[in-house]
Amino acid sequence: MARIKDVAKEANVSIATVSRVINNIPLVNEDTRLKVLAAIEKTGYRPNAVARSLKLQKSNTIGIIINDITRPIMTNAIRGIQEELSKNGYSAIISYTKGEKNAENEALDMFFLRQCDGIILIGTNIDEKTVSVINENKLPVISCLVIHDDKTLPGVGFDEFESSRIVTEYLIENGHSDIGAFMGNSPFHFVPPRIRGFFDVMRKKDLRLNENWIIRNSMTFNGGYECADQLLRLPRNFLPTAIFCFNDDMAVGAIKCFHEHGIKVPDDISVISINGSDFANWNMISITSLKFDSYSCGKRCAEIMYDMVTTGEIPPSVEYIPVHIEEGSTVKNIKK
Amino acid sequence: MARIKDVAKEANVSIATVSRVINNIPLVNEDTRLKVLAAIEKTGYRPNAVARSLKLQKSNTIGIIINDITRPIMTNAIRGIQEELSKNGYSAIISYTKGEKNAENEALDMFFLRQCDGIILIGTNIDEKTVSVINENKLPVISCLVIHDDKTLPGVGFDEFESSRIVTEYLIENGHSDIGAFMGNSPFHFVPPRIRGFFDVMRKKDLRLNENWIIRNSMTFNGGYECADQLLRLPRNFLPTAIFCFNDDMAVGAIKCFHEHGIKVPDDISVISINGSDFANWNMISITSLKFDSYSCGKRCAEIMYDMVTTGEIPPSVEYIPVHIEEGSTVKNIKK
DNA sequence: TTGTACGCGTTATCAG
DNA sequence: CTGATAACGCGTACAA
Repeated sequence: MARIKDVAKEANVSIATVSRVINNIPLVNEDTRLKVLAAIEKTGYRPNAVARSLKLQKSNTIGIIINDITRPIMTNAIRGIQEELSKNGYSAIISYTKGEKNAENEALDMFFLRQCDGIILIGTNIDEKTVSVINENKLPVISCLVIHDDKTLPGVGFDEFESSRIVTEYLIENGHSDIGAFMGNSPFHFVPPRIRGFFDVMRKKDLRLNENWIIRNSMTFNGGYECADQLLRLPRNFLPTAIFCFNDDMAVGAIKCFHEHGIKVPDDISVISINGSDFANWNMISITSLKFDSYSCGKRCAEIMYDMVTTGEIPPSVEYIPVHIEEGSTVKNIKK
Repeated sequence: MARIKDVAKEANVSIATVSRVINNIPLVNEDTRLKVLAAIEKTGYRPNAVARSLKLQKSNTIGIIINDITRPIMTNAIRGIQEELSKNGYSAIISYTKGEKNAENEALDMFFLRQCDGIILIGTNIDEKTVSVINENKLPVISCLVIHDDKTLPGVGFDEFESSRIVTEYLIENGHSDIGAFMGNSPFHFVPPRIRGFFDVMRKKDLRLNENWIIRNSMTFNGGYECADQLLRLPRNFLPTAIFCFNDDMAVGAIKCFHEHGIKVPDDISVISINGSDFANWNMISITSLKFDSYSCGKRCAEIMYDMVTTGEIPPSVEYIPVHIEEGSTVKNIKK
């Protein structure tokens, strides 16, 4: 690989001049500029990013911590981040941590060693200690998709509480009053506000909260399946008319279980979910769900991160992205 | 951030000694070793990976090019790669290229600038020119998931031809002889061998190939849906008894279309697919499909890459990972 | 066993 | 406008 020195020799100038040409510093004669350009072309020279990083104390690299890389919502966010970063000449170093503290710390350590200029957390559940570690190293951080409840961390995501309210109200608008919920039991930041949102609407509308209809389990396909299974132990005439699932996976699992028990969705029971990724539609029936654009969310995160690393300023707290209900065929209007 | 120099001063030794301690070079007195260790502890020193990279001409970084980051099969591979790499102190720089030549070239360029030690292509369709560019830069490359047909590139994947044969034979074993195929029309390396595998078995078993049953479309949910839609323009008594879909997405789309037209799977028509990711089961009915472990595939790729970067040797061509048919409930045994 | 000093490839400061 | 030259932080001959 040709070095700057080789170019200088080729062009009969000093390395300083070559450097000026490369970095578009205007104080250089047009003739010599062209000469240098030709030499660069001839030698096939490409500046060494590592050396540049060392000198500039800046790696143009952003560390990404993600704990579940397999969900479409996450990967779309990564996609948005990476595309936006690369526009500005930044690269993404990715680390999959499964939410394990240990792996998280190793990842952070690695990011510091590699002189990352900032850190993006995707859908992660990082605690205050970890955040303070990052802050000690004076690195900008931003959380993508998950907004920390205390808003202590800058982030781009959606308003969990409000979204949960929207979903619940949507069911009510469709004539439902006997509403159950399959809630996540994971210790994620976003679970509590979703729970509060649901309860908030139910109480304000004076609707009965039946504790048999509120079931917690893991936010997975199997979790949803088990919730439905548990619900179906109730006598058939004691079932709710609609179920609010905390995510797609649960909804799909629940629907499968209902189907196996001969309960028809949405004729016998309606189902709605949050987080509608594309595969909410990749089903024999499309799931009605609250959707948002996680690609844009990632993109916006990367934009803010770019601002942070270039200006050195921390933006004020939190940004919300819009959400909307995308109607599938799993919610029946039972208004008479 | 403390530098090696600070540690040296703190421990009253030279930076050379500190360096030796850090790198576990044995020629150092135990006493001074402890002294240095204490100084490292006290100063909170962490070696600067950028400076080290510059000096050693080695970044401990692997570039990953992926063109579709949203499919579970891909993300599981990434997961395997990243976990394995980080075991050996390597990091993954990821670049999402959508299969666009332009983006690919930019990504490669970036990898060279950043002095990546190797490049892993995930499910990508890179051509010979691109490979030769990589080879010029003397970087080890390996292809993950997709084996190049001419085996010109080292890779870990599965035998497309053989897999396609297995799927077709499975249908035949289940009594099917009127078999259709929804094939991908994408210009991917893996499409032709799958086509050949299907034809190979059909011919050897002397089964009729009905051109109305062989439909090509994009390998997506919509593609599968459209294939089924097209098939259903045939009179009902001219339909095949089974369909071989080239991937899950197509299968799910096809099943949805069949369902909407009142055609029951598997009673009226059987469906099988290749590439069974988990969400083949996240459906009201589980799809019978040929599965393989893309996580291990990624992991194995990373292992080989590690060997390549440490030994400098290129391994002999291609490794196959095992595949198996995972039975769901979309194939009916119609043997009498 | 330890220390000195050079170089990895850049950028930036200062003279000229 | 251009050219030496000193950093950036580290590893390693070579010398002691």
